[in-house]
Amino acid sequence: MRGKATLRDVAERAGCSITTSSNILQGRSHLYKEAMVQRVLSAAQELGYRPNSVARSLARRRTATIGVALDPHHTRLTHNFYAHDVLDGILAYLEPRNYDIRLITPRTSDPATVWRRIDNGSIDGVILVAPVMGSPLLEWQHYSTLPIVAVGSTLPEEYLLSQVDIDNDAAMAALTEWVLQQGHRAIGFIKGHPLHWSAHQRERAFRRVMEQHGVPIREEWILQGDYGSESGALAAEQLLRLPERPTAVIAANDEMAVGVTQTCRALEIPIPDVLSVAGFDDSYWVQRMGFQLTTVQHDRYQVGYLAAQILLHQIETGETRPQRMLLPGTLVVRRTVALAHALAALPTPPTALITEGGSRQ
Amino acid sequence: MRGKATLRDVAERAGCSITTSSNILQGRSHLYKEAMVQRVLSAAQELGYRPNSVARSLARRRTATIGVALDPHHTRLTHNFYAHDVLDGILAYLEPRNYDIRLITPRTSDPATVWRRIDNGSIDGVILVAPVMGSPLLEWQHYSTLPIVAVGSTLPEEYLLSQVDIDNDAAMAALTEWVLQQGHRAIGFIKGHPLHWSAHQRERAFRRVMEQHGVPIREEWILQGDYGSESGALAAEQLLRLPERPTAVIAANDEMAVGVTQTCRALEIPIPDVLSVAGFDDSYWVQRMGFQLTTVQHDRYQVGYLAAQILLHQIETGETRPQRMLLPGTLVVRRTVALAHALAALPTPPTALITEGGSRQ
DNA sequence: CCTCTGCACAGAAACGCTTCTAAAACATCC
DNA sequence: GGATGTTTTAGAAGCGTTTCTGTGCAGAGG
Repeated sequence: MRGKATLRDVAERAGCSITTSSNILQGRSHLYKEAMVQRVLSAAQELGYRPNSVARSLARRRTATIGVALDPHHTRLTHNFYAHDVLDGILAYLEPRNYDIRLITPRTSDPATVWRRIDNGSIDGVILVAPVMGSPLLEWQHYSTLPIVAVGSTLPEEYLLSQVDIDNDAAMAALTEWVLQQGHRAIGFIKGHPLHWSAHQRERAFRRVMEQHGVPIREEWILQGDYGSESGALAAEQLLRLPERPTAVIAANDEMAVGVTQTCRALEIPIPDVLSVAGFDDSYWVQRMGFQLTTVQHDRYQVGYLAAQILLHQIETGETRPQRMLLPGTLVVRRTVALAHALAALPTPPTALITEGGSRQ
Repeated sequence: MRGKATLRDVAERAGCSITTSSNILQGRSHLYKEAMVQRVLSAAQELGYRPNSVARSLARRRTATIGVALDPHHTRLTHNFYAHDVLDGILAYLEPRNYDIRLITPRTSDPATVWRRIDNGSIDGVILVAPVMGSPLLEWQHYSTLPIVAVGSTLPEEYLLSQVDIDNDAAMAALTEWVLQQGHRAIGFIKGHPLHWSAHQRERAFRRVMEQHGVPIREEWILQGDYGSESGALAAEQLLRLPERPTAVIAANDEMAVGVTQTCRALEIPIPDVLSVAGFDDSYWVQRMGFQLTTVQHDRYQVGYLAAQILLHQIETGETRPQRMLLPGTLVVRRTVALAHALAALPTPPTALITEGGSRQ
C-alpha cells in the first residue's frame, strides 16, 4: 500500500472530492473549512500519501527538474575538474527551491540525438557545462526551445544563449602583469586545449599584456598544451631543452602547471629559483595536495550558482533574452613565482618540489 | 510548433489512429502494412515529433530514470573523491541503455523528508552512494519499496539491501602484510572517519594481521583521522612528536597519507628513508599530482558500473533478494615504503617530498 | 419573499501517452 | 455462401495530477 496511495484514495478516505484533496494538499486550505482541511490532512497522513511527481509534471507542464548536460568531449566526469565545482553550485541553488537535477552525458556528437535526449519534456531548462568548439550542445537552435544557460565557456554572441563564466581575459591579464612586475621578461606560455574558448582567451590576454609592456614574445616559448598535466610536463620538457630558456612560464591552467613542476623535479630544476611557474584556476586538488602554486583563483561554485539562478529566472518569467555574466578572478600569490632579479643571487638549493621560502609579498 | 508536436498531430497527418502511430513509433511496425508504416514515419519526421517522456512514464509506470543519492554527510560533491568515479561507472552502464540519472543530494537528516524527495514516482530505483552510519538514506524500510543498491559502504546484513563495494578487509590485510614483509615492526595507523564503515573495517584488518604476525600494536601509534588530508597531517604531527616513533605508518586512505607527507616535509623528515607511508584507494588526483604513494588500488568505476547493472536487473526482473558483491583491491607498490632494515644504512638525503630511488619491488 | 453575493465544495476535462479489447476488412475452405 | 481465420486498424480506458467551471446553499439586502 505504501508509496501507491493516490489522491483518489485520500479523497475517498476523507469523504471529499479529488479536487478538494488536491487543493488542500497543495496548501490552498483557505478555500475550505477547518474541519475539511483536517480530515484531508489526516487521511493523507494515515495513508502515507505522497504526490506522484510524474503525474504532476504532466498536468502542470512543469517538471521542476533542470538538466545538466556535460559536453561529450569531457568523457569522464571524474577527470573533469571544472564540472564538480559548478555542479555543487547548481545543486546549492536548486536544492532549497525543490528543483531536481537530471544529469545528461551524451556519448555521441550528433546534435539531433543529443537534443532528443535532452529536450524530451522531462526538464524545464538546461545548463550546458563547458561546451567546446563544435559541440553538439551548441546546435540547440534547430532542436530545442528550452531555456538554456552555458557555463564555463565564454562563447561568441552568435550562439544566442545566456552564459556565466569567469573573465578569462581580465584574470590572465592580471596574472601576466604580475609576473612582469616581478621583473620577468623572458616568459613562456603553455596554451590550453585548442577546442576550448578559454584557451584562446587566456592566450590572447597574455599576448596583449606582453605587447602593452613592450616585452617581446618568443614564439618558441609558446607551447601547445591540452589542459592535462601530461601536456604540461611535455611542454616543459621541450621548453627546458631550448638553448635559451625563459625565467618564468605561465600555464593556462593549474594542471599543466603541475606537469611543469613534475618535469622540473625530474630535471632537477628548482622552482621558483631557476624557473618560476604560474597556473590558472586555483584547483581544489592542486591546492589540497600541497603545491604552493601562484595562480588565479575564481569561483566556479559561484558560476554554477548564478547559472542556476539565471536559468530559474528564465523559466519562471519566460524572459529569454540571452545575458552574459563574467565573474572576476583574483590573483593568488603563493610560492612558485620568484623575483626575476633575485635569481643570480640565490645558491643552488637541493632539488625540492617547492622551496619553503621562495617568494615574498 | 517544434517540440510540441504530439502523437495526435502525427496520427492526424498520417490519417490514422493514435494507437497506430504509437505502435509504429515504438517499433511494432510488423503489425502494419508497409504503406501505413511509411506514412506514420514520415509524418513524425516532418513534424519533428519527439515523444514526451513524462506522459510516457505516467502511462508505462516506468520512468527509465534511476536516482543517485549522496549521503547528506558528504556535503559537497566536489570534495568527494569517491562519488566521481562511481558516478562515471553508473553513467557508463546506464547511458547505452537509455536510462537517465537524477542526482539527489539531500541537505537534511530527516529520513521522511529525504525519502519523500527520493521516492516520489520519478525514478525506478536508487543507488545510495557511501551512506554513513546513521544516514537517513538507510532508513528506507519505512518509506520506500523501490529497488535499492548501496555502494561504497559494506553494511551489516540487517539493512537488507544490495551492496557493491570493495573488499576493505582483504585489501587492507594485504597492504599490512606487505608492510610487514618489508621488515617493519613499528607500524602506526591513522584511522578513517568514525562514521564510515570502511574506516572500521580497515582498522580491524590492520589489527588482525598485526596480531597474526605476533607484532605488538602500540595504541599511541593508532590515531584518529577523518579521511581528510588535514587530519592526516595532524595525526602525523602527533605521531612524530612521540619519544618513540614508528618506522612506517599506514593511513586508512590516500588523502590522509598526503597529509602525512606534508607534515613530514614541514618537519624535514624524509619519506621513505626515515618514515614509510602507505595509503589506501589510489586516488586519481593523488596519483596525478605526482605523489608516488604506495597504496591499494581498487576500481571505483567498476563499483558504479556493477551497482547500476544489479539495480537494472532488479528493476527489470522484480528480483528483490539483496545481494552483496565485494571487489578485490590490488596492492600498488610505489616509492613511499622502504625496507625497514635499510634505514640505518642510508645517508640523510635532502628534504625532498619523494626520493626518486626509495624502494624496490 | 425574492434575488444577489460569497462560500464550500464537486465535476469533468485536460496533460500525452500506452495498451487492452474489439471491430472492420479481407481471404480461405468446404 | 456462410463459418472460420487472419490481418489491419480503431476505440476507449486508463496513468495520477491540476485546474477551469460550476452548483448548491447560506445569509444579506431590497
